[in-house]
Amino acid sequence: MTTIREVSKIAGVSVATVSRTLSMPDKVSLKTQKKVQSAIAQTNYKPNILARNFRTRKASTIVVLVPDIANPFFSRVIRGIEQTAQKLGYAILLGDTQGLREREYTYANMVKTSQADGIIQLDCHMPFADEQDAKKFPIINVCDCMKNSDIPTIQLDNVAAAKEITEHLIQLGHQKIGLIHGPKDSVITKDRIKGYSQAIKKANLSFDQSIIVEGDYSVNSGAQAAYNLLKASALPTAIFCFNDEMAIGAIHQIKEMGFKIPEDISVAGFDDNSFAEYSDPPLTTVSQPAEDFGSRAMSMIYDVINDNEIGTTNIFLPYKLINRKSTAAIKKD
Amino acid sequence: MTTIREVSKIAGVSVATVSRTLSMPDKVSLKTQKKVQSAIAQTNYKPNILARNFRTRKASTIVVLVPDIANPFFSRVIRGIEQTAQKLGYAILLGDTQGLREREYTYANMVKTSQADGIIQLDCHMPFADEQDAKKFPIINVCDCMKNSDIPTIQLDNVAAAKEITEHLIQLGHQKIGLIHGPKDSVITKDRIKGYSQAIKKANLSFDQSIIVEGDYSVNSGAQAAYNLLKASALPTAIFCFNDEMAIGAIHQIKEMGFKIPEDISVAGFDDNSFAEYSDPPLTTVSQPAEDFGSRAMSMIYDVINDNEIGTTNIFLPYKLINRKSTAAIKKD
DNA sequence: TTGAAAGCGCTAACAG
DNA sequence: CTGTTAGCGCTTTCAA
Repeated sequence: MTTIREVSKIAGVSVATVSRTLSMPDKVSLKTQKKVQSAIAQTNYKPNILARNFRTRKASTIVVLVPDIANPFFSRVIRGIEQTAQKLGYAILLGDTQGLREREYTYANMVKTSQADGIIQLDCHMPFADEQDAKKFPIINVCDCMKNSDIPTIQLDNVAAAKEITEHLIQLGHQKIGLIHGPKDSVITKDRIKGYSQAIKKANLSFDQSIIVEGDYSVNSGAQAAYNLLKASALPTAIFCFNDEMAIGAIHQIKEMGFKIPEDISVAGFDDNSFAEYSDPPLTTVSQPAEDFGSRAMSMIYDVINDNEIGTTNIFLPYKLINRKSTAAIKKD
Repeated sequence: MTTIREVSKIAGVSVATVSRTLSMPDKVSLKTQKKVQSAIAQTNYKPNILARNFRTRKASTIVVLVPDIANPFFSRVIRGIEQTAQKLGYAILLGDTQGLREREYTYANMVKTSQADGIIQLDCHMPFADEQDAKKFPIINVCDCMKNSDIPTIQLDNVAAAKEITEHLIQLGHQKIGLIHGPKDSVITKDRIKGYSQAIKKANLSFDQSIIVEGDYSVNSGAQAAYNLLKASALPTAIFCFNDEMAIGAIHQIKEMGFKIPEDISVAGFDDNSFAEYSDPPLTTVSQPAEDFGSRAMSMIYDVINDNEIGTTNIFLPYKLINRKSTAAIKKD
């Protein structure tokens, strides 16, 4: 492997000049630059970035902690992160944690060992065993965000969004609105349930725990949850699912059990994934700017890293209710 | 930041001993180990991995080149890569290339600059401008693989799989089988078209270019392609789509235009994604072991890196035809 | 089993 | 504008 030293010898300059030609060419005379460039071309020299990173104490790398890379919503967020990272000269270390704390710690450790400059956490956990570490290392929280932490945050107003979609259902005349929610310990889940409750309460409807079931965001779990919901005694006339995957699973199961959508049961989702529009019937849902989440998160961690200002910033990104055919006014009996 | 030097002073040993305690404890007496461990705990020392990697000339990092991270099939492959990487002590640098050569080169450059030890390429391009580089740097090709290259490969027998699904359609009595294929320059596309042709030819059916259209693997493009197919004069009685996303888009569009599936038109997909089973009707498709692809690819690149044996190995993973309700025997008129 | 010392390839004062 | 030089924090001979 060619090193900077060999290039310097061939070019007849010092290593410092080669280094400068590479990172601050404006401080090197054009004539010298040419000599260096020629030596570089001649030797096919590639700077050892590992050495550079070590020397400059910057890994130029960000760890992204994602609960499940196979979830299309998260993939889109990551795509946004990656695009902005590339523009800013950062690389992305992917940490698929599967929601396991242990793996979060392992990956978060990379920032302690200088392998990464910062962390973007897509889940609502503190990825450090020691909470104090969150103040020492650049970290930002996006999508499913912790409450009451000082970590900068980019998120949706999930309470408001869930409230709005529930109200949409209530306006259509639904009084028994079932819920297929996500994992109970997620802040997103809690917030959306809160928004749902607020709408229910505001409309003087009763909050019925028996038509609220849990899923895991998979299509599969949506179908299973719908089955449980429809087997029970108190049949809902509408079901709000916390993502489109579960909604599509639910729709399948509901039709399977002989109900019509939206005539018998309305179904709403969340995310507006690429299938929502093509589901049968097309899915009423809430769209979120997934790529923007990622892009903003990356910009923010960049600022945190480079200004060392680990402040508390909370950004809310807009959502939009997408009204399609899977929800309709309740049937008059 | 604490360094190895400070730890060594506190423990009253040399830096070499601290280093050994960390990476080859069996070469250090238990008594000394205890002293060192205590000093480490006391100072909250974290070794600078950047320095270690630099010194040992190993980044312990693999670049993964993926055309589109938001494609669930690729996400699954990446999940497989990541899981095995973690077991082997490697981290994953994510390179979402969007199919752009330029971005492939940028990321592939990381292996030239010692930032990564190897490359896993999910697309059928050589990510180096200079073909010779493929012999110099560890690289393996998975999923959509180049032909006639010496790069080790893990793939599906796409010719056979496409042939099998086409024959399934032919056995059901279909004689005019449309195709919604992927991007033309992809080897996967070429192979599947080849398998399709083989089946067509074998059954003495005519190969009709007018019922073969291109999509880009998105749900959207599937719907658009189906529209074009059904607007044309020669209506196919079956359509084979090169992934499930396009199949689901096509199904939507076909129903929209008043045809029944599978009564009027049969539709088959590829991948067996998580929606296939819940589509209406449930999708006949080909399942592939996505996570296995990733896992095997990671194991293979590990071997290549550590043995320096950059040989030509080609592995084929099994597929399986999943027969659901979107395909059926052709209607007798 | 341990320590001393060299040095990985690069950047960044500092001096000229 | 350019060169000299001193390390960054770690691993790894080599010798004890």
